[in-house]
Amino acid sequence: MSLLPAPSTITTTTTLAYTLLRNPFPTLLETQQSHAHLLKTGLLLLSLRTSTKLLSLYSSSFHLFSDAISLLSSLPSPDSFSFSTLISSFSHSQLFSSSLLLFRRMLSSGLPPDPFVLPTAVKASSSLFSLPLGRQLHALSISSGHSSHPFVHSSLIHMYLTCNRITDAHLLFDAMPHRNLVSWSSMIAGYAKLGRVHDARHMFDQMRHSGLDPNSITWNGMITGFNHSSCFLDSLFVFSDMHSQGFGPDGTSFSSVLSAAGDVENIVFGKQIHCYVIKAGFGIDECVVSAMIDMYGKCGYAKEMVQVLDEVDGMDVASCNAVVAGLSRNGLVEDALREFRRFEGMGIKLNVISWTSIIACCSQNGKDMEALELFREMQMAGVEANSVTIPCLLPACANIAALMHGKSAHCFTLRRAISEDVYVASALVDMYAKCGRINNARSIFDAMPSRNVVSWNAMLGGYSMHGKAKDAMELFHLMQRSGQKPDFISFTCVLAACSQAGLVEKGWYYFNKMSREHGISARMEHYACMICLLGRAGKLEEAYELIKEMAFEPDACVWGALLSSCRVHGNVMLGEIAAKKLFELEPGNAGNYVLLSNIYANKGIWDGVDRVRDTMKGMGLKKNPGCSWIEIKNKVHMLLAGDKTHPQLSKILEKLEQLSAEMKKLGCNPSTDFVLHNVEEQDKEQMLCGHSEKLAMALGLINTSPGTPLRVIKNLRICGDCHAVMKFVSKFEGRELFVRDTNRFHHFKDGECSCRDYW
DNA sequence: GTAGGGTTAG
Repeated sequence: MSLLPAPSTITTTTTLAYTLLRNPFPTLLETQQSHAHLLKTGLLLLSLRTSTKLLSLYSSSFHLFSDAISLLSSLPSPDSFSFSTLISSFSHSQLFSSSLLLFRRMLSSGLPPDPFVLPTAVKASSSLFSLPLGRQLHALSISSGHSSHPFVHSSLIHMYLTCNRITDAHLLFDAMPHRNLVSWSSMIAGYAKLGRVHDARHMFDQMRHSGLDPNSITWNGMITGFNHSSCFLDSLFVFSDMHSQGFGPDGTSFSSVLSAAGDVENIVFGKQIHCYVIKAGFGIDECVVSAMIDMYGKCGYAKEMVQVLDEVDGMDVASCNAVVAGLSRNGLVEDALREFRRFEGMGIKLNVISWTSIIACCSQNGKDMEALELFREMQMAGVEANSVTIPCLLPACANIAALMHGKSAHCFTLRRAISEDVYVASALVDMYAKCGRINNARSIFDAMPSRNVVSWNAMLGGYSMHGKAKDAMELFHLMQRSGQKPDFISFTCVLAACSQAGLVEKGWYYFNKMSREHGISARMEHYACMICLLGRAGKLEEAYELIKEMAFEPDACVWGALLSSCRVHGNVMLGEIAAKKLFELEPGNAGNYVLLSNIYANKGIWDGVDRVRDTMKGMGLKKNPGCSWIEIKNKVHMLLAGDKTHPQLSKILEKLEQLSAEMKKLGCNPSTDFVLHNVEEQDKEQMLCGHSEKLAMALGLINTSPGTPLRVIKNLRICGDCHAVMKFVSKFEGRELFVRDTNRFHHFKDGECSCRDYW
C-alpha cells in the first residue's frame, strides 16, 4: 500500500491547508483539525509555509507555546522564518528568556541570524536589562554583517540606552550611516530619561536641522522621558511646544502630560488639558481617563476624580484603580473603601492593582487588620498577588506583629519566586524584625542578591529596635564597605541604636561624621535621637544645650525626648521648660501632662500635680487609651486598656491576680512609681483592669501551651509596672516574651529583659 | 517574522 494519500484525500488536505492560510482568524478547533489532517497525510512536512502558519497560530493567537515548540521540533528542517515567528511570539508575550533560548537554539541548529530576527533578540535582551546579552548580540550583529542594517542598528542603540549606557549608545548613533527617525527618537528619549534636558533638546534641534520632522513618538518619547526623570515642568513645556507647532496630541501625549501636571500639582494646567482632551475626542481613551483621574488626585481634587469616572460610559478598571489610589493619597480611607466596594458591587473585574491599592491604603493608614482581611478576600476572589502586593501587605503584618500572617506571605513569595525581589525582601526583613524575629530578618537580608538603601535601613532599624547597638554599628560599616551610601534614615537608625544602648560617645561620633564626612545635615529626627541619648544618660544640661544650638525650631519629638529624660532623672526645672514647649506644640496630647505630673509626684510637689490635673480637666483631656495586640493561633487579638468586653476577661483577671499573689509571695512588689496618683475614676478602673500589654500577655498565657513564646505589641511605651511583671513571668512561667512598644523591643527571658532596664 | 512613546498599586 502506498504511503502517499489517495488523490481524494490530497484534495481535501490541500483545501484544508489552503483554508488555513487564507482564514485570518481560525478558531483553535479549526487550527487543530487542520493540523491533524496535515499530520495524518504527511503533507505538513512538505509545506514549511503551512507549518509556520500553524506555529504562528499556536503561539501568537492561542498562547499554546508548548504545542508550538513541539511542532517546531517535529519539523525536519525549519528555516529562520519559522524560528523568527516563534521567537517574536515569545517576546510579544513578555517571555523574553524563552525567546532568547529559542534564538540560541536557532543558531546552534546552523541557521545564520538575519536582519529580521536580530532586532527581536536585541529587544528581548533590553527587556531583561541584560547588558552582557546585549553586547553578545552586538558582536553577533557585526560578525554576521548586519550591524549596519537600520533596524538592527536602532535596536542596539535602544539596548544600550535601556542598560544605562548612553555613551555607548551615542557612539553607535554617531557611527550610523543613515540615521532615521527611530534612532533619533531613541536618543532624544534616552537623554530625556536621564534628566539631561539640554542634551535632549539639542538632539531634537539637530534632528530637525538634518531635515527630519518629528512624529508623535518623538514628541511623546521626550515628554515621557522627562516625566521619568522627574523633569515635570520640561514635560509641560514640550507639550506646549508640540501644540504650538501644530502637532495634535494623541492618547499617549495626553496621558503623559496629565501625569506631569499631576506631579507638579498644577491644577490650572491640568484643567486646561482636561478641556483639550474632551475637544480632541480623547475622553473615551481609557489611559487618558485614568491619567486625568490620577492628575485630579495628585492635585487634591477628590470630588472631580469621581466625577470624571462617573461621566465615562463603561468604567475601565484602571480608572477605578486611579480613584481608589487618589482617595487613599488624600487620606480619604473610608471613601476609598466605599468606592472599592462600589466597584466590586458593579461587577467591575478588579485586578491585582485594584486589590494592591486598597491593601496599601489600609496598611498605610493604620487599618492593619482590614489590610489582612482584604488580602484574604483577594485570594478568595482568585486574584493572585504579585511583587508589589506583598510589600504593601507586609507593613500591616509588621505593625501588629502578625507573625503567622507575615510568614504565610513569605511562603507565598517563595512559591511565586519573588522572594528575592529587592522590595519584597526588604519588606520581609522589616516584617521579621518588627515581629521580634531579628535572626530571621538577618538570614533574609544575607540571602538577598541585591540590596538598596531601603534594605540596609530595614536591617539597621531592626537592630536598633532590638537594642542591638553593636550589630547595628557593624552592619553600618559593612554597608559602607559594600559601597552603599548611607542616607539620613541610615544615620537615624544608628543614632537610635546608640541611644537604646546609652552609647554617648559613639552617638556623638556618628552625629558629627554624618555632616562632616557624608554631607548630610542633621534633621529633626537626628536631634531627637541625640536628645534621647544624652537625656537618658543623665546629661540633661548637655541635651538642653544641643536643643538651643539647633538651626531650626525643635519639634515635639525633640522636646518630648527631653521631657521623658527629665522624668527618668527627676529634673523639675528642665522638665517644666520642655513641658511648656510641648503644651504649645501639642495642646491636645495628654501624655505630656501625665509626664510632667509624674515628675512632680515623684518629687512630692503635690500642688504641681494638682495644677496639671486641673489643666487637663479644664481642657477635657483624657489619657490616650493604651492598646495592645497579640497573635494567638493565627488570629490577631486587640486589647484596650480597661477593656471589659473581652469574652475571656474573667479568666484574664484571674490569671493576673494569681501572678500578682505569686510575686508578693516572692517579695517582688509591683512598682507604683509609674502610677499617676491623682487619677480620675475612669483611670482607676483602667488600672484595676490592668494595662493593655498585661491583658494581652495574660490572654496569651491562658490560650497557648506552656513554653510557647508570646509576642505583644503596644501603641504606647511599656510602663514600669508591666515591665516588672513581665520579667517575673518570663522566669516564673518559663516563657519568652517579646514586647514591642513605640520605641523598641523588650525581650524577656529568665527574669531579665534585653533592655537591661534601660529604656 | 524586524527598531523608538502612554494611565492605575511599592
